[in-house]
Amino acid sequence: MPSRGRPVLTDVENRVLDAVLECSRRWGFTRMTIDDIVESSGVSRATVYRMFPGGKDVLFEALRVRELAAFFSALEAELIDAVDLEEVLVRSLVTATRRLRDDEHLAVMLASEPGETLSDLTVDGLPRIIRMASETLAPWVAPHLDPEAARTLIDVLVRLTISYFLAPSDHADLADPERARSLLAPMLAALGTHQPDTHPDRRMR
Amino acid sequence: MPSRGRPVLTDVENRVLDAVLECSRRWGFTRMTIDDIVESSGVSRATVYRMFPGGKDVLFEALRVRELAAFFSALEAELIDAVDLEEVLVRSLVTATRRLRDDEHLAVMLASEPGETLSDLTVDGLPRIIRMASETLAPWVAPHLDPEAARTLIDVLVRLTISYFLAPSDHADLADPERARSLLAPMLAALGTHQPDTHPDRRMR
DNA sequence: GACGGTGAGACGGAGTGTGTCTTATCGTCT
DNA sequence: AGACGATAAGACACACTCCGTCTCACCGTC
Repeated sequence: MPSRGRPVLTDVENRVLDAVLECSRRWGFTRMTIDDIVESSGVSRATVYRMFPGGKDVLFEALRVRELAAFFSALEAELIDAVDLEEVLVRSLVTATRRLRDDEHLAVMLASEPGETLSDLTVDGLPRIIRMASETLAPWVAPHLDPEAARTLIDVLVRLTISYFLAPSDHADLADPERARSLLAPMLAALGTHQPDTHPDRRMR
Repeated sequence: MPSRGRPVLTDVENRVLDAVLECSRRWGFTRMTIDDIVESSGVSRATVYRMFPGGKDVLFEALRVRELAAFFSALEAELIDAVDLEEVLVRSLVTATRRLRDDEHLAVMLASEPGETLSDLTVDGLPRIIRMASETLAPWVAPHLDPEAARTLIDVLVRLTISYFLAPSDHADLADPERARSLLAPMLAALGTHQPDTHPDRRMR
């Protein structure tokens, strides 16, 4: 399920965004300057503005889009041999949670610019995250749920994943497949999905 | 062996330097501003300038002095029950190496401002480090070595400690007492020191 | 040889940080 | 109560940085 009509970035554009990544890791978004990106990328100032007219905001936005695409692309890769709905969702929760926790850049941004970063995860940027999650998971969920139910479920799961990432709880570590499963079970039951429980000992690798 | 006439900092001065520490950790030295320090310390701009006239450079310099003093004070605390010269030096090497490795602020500074930081560790700031090391260790070494030999030895050891910290080697992890000891042994032997002899085989001439 | 993409860097204007200064406030000492 | 020292708050002018645009030169491709 590749390319969804998303713009493919050129090598130079990727070099620029790599520089944005590095500079924002190093200086934070506020302190990062265009000249930092110019120097770090080796791309000229003129080119940066030609490719991303609008300055820092546009650059950072482009980086977010790229990282988000990479995030869900990696997530989808974990689903290839998921056998049923529950398995698809468990793996999604676990993979997403682990990737969020391992995301060094996100950690730095949360530390240095908590307001902006939290807003992007929980307010302004949330709709896009949910949309991308829906697009990514739709094909995997479609065989088991009607589109409306799927959207509703994914919406809930994205919100929970982010919330548990930001504020972990002893009661539900979503990086643990068993805990994720037990969080999901009642939801799936409530949806009235009846999955034949053919894999009593299934677990993630 | 406490206070060596070092200026004692007031509470407010310490609060300011704490803020410098925090801000330089967060923004790096270049990106840190006086206003950041003002906000982070809760001390007014006027007071900051009154206490540390000269701006960022002076503030950072004062922080370095404080941290250096704390470093050697902590080092000295490890020496209280060291029984002989070798023990004093091994503990010094081990403690210094470990503290350097655990120093989060130093790590951040090395990452974000390598040029300045390296210069402070290896060029501009090195004489001061060596001087403080000499002052700290002098009383502990004096019973075993004449002052000139002590200074020479400490000079070498400081340089080696810093070098191995900056560029670790498989051949000599100075955080490991045994490795530190084996690095020291030939040096002490060459000095012809006369220790209460716990190691009868280390003597050359 | 024309063309698209890029690097290098100049430029004015906007914005930010600096260092000083003044004034008001607070707590302490007499 | 009054005097004093220390500090907060913030205005101010100056300098510097950063921004966004622009021009020009260069290079590879068609």
